[in-house]
Amino acid sequence: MTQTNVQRLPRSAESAAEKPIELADTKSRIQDAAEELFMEHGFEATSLRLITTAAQVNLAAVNYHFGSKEELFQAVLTRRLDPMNRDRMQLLSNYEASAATTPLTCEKILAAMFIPAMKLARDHEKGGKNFLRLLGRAYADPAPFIREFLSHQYSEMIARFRTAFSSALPHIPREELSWRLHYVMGALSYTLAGADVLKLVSQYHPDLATNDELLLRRLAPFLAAGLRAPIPAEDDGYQLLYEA
Amino acid sequence: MTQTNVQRLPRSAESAAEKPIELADTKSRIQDAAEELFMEHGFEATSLRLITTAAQVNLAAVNYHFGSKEELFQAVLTRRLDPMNRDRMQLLSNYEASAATTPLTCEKILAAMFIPAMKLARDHEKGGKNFLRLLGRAYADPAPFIREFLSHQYSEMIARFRTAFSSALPHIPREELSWRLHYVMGALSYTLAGADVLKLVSQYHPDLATNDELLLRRLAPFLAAGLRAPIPAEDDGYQLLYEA
DNA sequence: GCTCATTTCAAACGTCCGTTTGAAATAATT
DNA sequence: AATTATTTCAAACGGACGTTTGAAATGAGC
Repeated sequence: MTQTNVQRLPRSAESAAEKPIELADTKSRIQDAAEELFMEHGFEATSLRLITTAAQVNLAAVNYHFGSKEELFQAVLTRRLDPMNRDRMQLLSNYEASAATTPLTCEKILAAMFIPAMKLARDHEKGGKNFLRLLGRAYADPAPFIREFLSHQYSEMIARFRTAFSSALPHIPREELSWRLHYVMGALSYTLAGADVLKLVSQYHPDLATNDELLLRRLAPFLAAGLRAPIPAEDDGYQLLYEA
Repeated sequence: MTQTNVQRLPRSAESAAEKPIELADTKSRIQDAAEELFMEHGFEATSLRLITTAAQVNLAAVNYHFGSKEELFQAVLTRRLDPMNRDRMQLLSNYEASAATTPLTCEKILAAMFIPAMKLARDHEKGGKNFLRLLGRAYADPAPFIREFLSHQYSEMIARFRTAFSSALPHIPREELSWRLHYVMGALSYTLAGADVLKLVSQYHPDLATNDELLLRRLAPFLAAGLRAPIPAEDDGYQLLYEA
């Protein structure tokens, strides 16, 4: 009831190393625990009691600091998604500046999408990889508040990259490009969302934590080749396939 | 308590057109309603009360006919997934038989994965498209019972197609092929899962119900080009991308 | 040290959940 | 028609859920 929107000051101006094993403040502890648990069980299946117990805070703390469970979920996503998408656009701008007037290659545009995501996965000891799984799951979540949140969160970045691809692939019609971008997002989020899905496709077990460069070196050629693929002619025989 | 495993006979040997607007039997009505509601809200967020109300059956009927909510979910998936994956393998065999000794093209193998899924989407007036969305969501669900179920349901089909691709692409190393199959599954399920996700990438609104052939004609060249893409050399400059 | 705003806490609120129960209704068998 | 097996039904079970509450604890400003 007395809660306000402005950010409150932390209770103590972090006196350096006063207690080495000092816990983070309540709000951060909640976010950290929530991120891990949401990713493990999904939004619906993760209870506030589970989160607050893991974070070692009182049950009411979530509603006090975030307002509701939904707002906590959005805060968890925003904390990492916002910087990632800003990084993606910044990196794309850097590439474009370096290339001067010549259009970028698809591989380079794909790298601008990929690298900030991998940086995010590497950044935080625990939260990193978990977060991308959480994100991959959120993509498929039918809850309206999640869909609206993501669509708003991504629209600017997607629009930016669409025009970049459009310049790189002038011979691909606009509608066709929309479809291909769709496939790119699908493959990308499957890869980033990681290990679980992969089991469906392969007993071979990849180590997502290994070399990011290696991962990009696999994914980018695949997607770039797809993006550049020639448009099939009318009589390429696809209609025959339905008869066998 | 008295429920047994064997299938019971229907109460009446369907006297043809006795009542034109006759309702289906309880078990089918539950499955139909469950399919639609699971797809709309997900597994966790769909309550048995919602399902049984929509199906116009008693709340206890789910536990009587299926045992539990989880078993109902598996039954809903199995009812359509099982025939689809059998169709996929059958179609692949037909293609292989037609081609005699020459290896199939990637496009044709992809068509064997794609066409039965589209047939499923077209089959049932209501359930079809909804089911593929439900399936796309299930792929990303972290619940162990769902993961185990899907992995078991798909393993045979995946193995069959892996060897087919392996023959079609003898120059692609085995490990690389595993990755690329992974991307294929990602793009495929994103496309089939359909409209919702697409909004993220495009304002353009596709109609999944239109021409399947058109859809295949878009997707197959993209994926086939990716599958065939040359493996990049060590010094292709990917490492430079991290520095800008 | 006192005041006042902020944060924490234990407890409870009302609601909805999946499942169980035992009796009533219906169908099948004899 | 009598008996048995199957299916439906209303009602209740115990438990978990997100959220609210009001008091206690803790901080900052004077």
